[in-house]
Amino acid sequence: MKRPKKLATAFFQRPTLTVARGLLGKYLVVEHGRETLSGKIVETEAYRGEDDLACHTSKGRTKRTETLYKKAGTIYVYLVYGMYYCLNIVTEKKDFPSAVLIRAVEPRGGIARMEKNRKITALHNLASGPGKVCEAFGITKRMNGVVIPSPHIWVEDRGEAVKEEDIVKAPRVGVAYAGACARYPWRFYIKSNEFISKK
DNA sequence: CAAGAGATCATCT
DNA sequence: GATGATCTCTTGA
Repeated sequence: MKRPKKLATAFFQRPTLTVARGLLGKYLVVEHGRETLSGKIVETEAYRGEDDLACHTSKGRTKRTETLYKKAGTIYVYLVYGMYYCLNIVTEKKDFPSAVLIRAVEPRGGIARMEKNRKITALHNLASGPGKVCEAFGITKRMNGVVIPSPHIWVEDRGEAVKEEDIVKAPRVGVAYAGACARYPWRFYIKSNEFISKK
């Protein structure tokens, strides 16, 4: 394996769709107590600007969405459906509110800890969904607003490039309310990977 | 295996 | 007062 390289502002301060595709094959790493949890990002979604009706900022700047207006590389965590957290990384220029949602991760390091956090042992079910990723990695609202790379959470490149033809594009999940935006193919995942959230 | 419903609460109207 | 960028369990074919 190549020496891992931590991704910083320059990587995230680009078009959101580019970042969403680029994150596939990169590794999410979280220092959880004394343990290091890691896994390969295999599924993402792009949420871009106030004109994207599926993006939280489509209703403008509010207390919750304030984080999305911060600089690229800022972590945006919010509570969905009253029970689960979702992990996003802010993209583009400051004040252009956009982010990439990390929807699924293939567990690699600290699997025993993830099993405890999730209270299950099925590997393919540990982090195959945005709520599951946060539960497995112990990510909560406390992380909201943190800028990566930080000592507790970062994303690194281990030299595993994903070929363009291995990237599947699809409509985003759970945004039927977003009118025409609901059909944008802004969900990306690695073809025939077993750890994505749904086929 | 697919479909449906319930859990649960911060945020916004 | 309504509504989710979800997950799990139950039901029934």
